[in-house]
Amino acid sequence: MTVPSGGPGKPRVRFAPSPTGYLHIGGVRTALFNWLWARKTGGTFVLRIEDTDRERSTDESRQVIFDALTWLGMDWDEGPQVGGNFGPYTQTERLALYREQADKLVAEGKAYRCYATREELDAAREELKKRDPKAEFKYPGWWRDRTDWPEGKKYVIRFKAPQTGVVTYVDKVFGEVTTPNSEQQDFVLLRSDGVPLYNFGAVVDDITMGMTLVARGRDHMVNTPPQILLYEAFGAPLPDFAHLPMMLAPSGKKLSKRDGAVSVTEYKDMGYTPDAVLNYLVRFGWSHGDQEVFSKQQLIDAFSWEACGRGDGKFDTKKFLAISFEHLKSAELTPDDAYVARVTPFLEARGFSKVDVAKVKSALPAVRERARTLIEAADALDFFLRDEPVMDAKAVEKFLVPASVPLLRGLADSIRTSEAWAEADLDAKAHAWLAEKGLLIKDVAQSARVALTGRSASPGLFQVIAILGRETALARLEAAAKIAAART
RNA sequence: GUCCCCAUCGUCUAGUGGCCCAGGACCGCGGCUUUUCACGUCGCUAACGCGGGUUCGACUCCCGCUGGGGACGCCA
Repeated sequence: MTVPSGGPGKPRVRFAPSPTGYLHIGGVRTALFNWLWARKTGGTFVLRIEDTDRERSTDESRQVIFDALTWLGMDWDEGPQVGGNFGPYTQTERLALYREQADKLVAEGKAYRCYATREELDAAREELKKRDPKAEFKYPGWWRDRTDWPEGKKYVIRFKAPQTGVVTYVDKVFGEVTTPNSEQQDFVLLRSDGVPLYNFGAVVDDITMGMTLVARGRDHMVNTPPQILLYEAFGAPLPDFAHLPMMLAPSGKKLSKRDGAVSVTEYKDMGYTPDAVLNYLVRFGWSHGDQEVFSKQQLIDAFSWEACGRGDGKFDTKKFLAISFEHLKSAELTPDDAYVARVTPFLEARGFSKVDVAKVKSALPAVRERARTLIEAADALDFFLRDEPVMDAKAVEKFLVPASVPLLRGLADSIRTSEAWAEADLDAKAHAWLAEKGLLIKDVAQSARVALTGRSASPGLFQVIAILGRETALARLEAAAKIAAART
C-alpha cells in the first residue's frame, strides 16, 4: 500500500476514540498528550473515529467527542469536520480499504480465510474451560493451512501469526518491551461482515495516514506486538510507540461510572474550566519539576515523553478541585473576560436571564479567591446580581434583631454622604462613626453582612458595599433594618 | 493460569550512586492575619513494599519475592 511520508521531522500523531457513549476522562488524557506533542513540535494532530463496533457506535457520541475536544480547546488538523489528505477519517467509511488490504495479505499467504463459526469457537472455548479453567484459549488454527474453501459460506480473515521468535520495540515511555510470539494467535483481521477488528483497522489506518507516533493508554500495550507483526507483514515502516500509565479509580480499579464522574461533559457541567481539566490530567503521569499549575501554552512548551512516569495513578477529586481553584484564582490563567464568559451559563442556570457583565467583573476580585468551580463562583456572585439578596433564614434569625436596627441605620448614615465609594473610603467613614459611638466593627459586621448579602459568610463588608454601589447598599441596609425592627 | 507492565508520604509526584536521616503539591491538623467566609502566610503529621546482591557508598544498578494493574473476543 502507499505509505505517505510523515514529512521530515514533523510528527503525525492521532487520537482515535470509539464513539460509544461519553468521552472518558482517560481518553481525554490520551488525546491531550498527543495534542501537546503535535503542538509542541509543529506536527499534525489527527482525529480518527473508530466506529467499527457497530453495535455500540452512535452518531450522538460522535458529536459528543467533537464537542468535548472543541470545548477543551484541542483542535485537530485532520479528521472529521476539517478533512485532510488521508481521509476519510471515520473507519466505517474506509471498509473497502480494509477489505483490499486483508485480501492482499491472504494473496501473499500472510493471512487466510477461516470458516469456523462463532458457535464452533465458543464450543472449543467451553470445552477447554471445562478441562482447565485457567488455561488461555487460543484459536487452534483449524483453517490455517486449508485451501478447500467452501462455496458461499461466511468466513473471517485471520492473520497467520508467527509462532516463534519475539517482538521487541522501544516504547517512548516504558523503554524496551519484548514479547514472545508464542503468545500470539491467529487473530481475526476482518469479520465475516467485512468490518475490521481493532488491531487491523488501526494498523491499516496508521500506516495509510502516515502516523509517526502512536501514543495511547497502557491498556493497549498488549496490542502493540501483534500490530508490529502486521506492520512487518505489510512491509511498512514502524511508527514510534508511547504508552501512558493508567488513570485508576481511588479504589485502584479501572475508572468507571460507579467511581463518580468519568465523562468530560460531567466536569464541564460541574464548573471546571477546560484549562483546569487539561492541567489536572497532564500532571497525571507527567511532571515538570515542582510545577503544579500550567497554562495551556506552558504545557505545550514543557511537554516531553521523557518526563512521563510509568506507574499507574489514582484519580483524586480533591487535587482536581485544587487545580481548578488555582486557575479560577489567577487572572493570568483565567482573565476577567474569560471568567465572565465561562461563568455566565452557570448564572443563567440559576435563573439570571440577563447577566450584567460589568457587575460580574466588578465582583470578580471578591469571588476569585473563594470559588473552586464555576458553580461556586455563580453562587458567590448571586447576591451581587440580584435586586434583593436571598435571605438565609438562620442568618436573619440570628443577626437581624431589634437591637441591630440603630446599628444598621447608623452604618448607613455614616457612609451615605461619602463622596468616594471605594472600599478604603467606606471603611474610613464607618470607622469614624464607630469610634464616635464607642463601637467596634464586630458589633455591626454580621448584621450588616446579612443585610447586604443575605448570608452570614461573605467577602469583606466594605468590599461588598463598594461593589454593590451606593444606592443598592443603602437600600439593603434599610430593608434589613425594617425586617429587624419588625421582629419581637 | 499465561504473557506484558508497574512499585517514593493517604493521593499526584521530584529524585537517574554520594547534594536525601528524601523535596514540592493536594488532603488532614495547628499558629498568624481577620468584621464572617475565604485568600495569604508560617508550621506539623506522613513515604523509598520485602529479601538478597553489586559498590567505599544505594531511593537510585542487578536478581528474587510480594503486591498492584493490563491483556488473553468475529469489543475497542
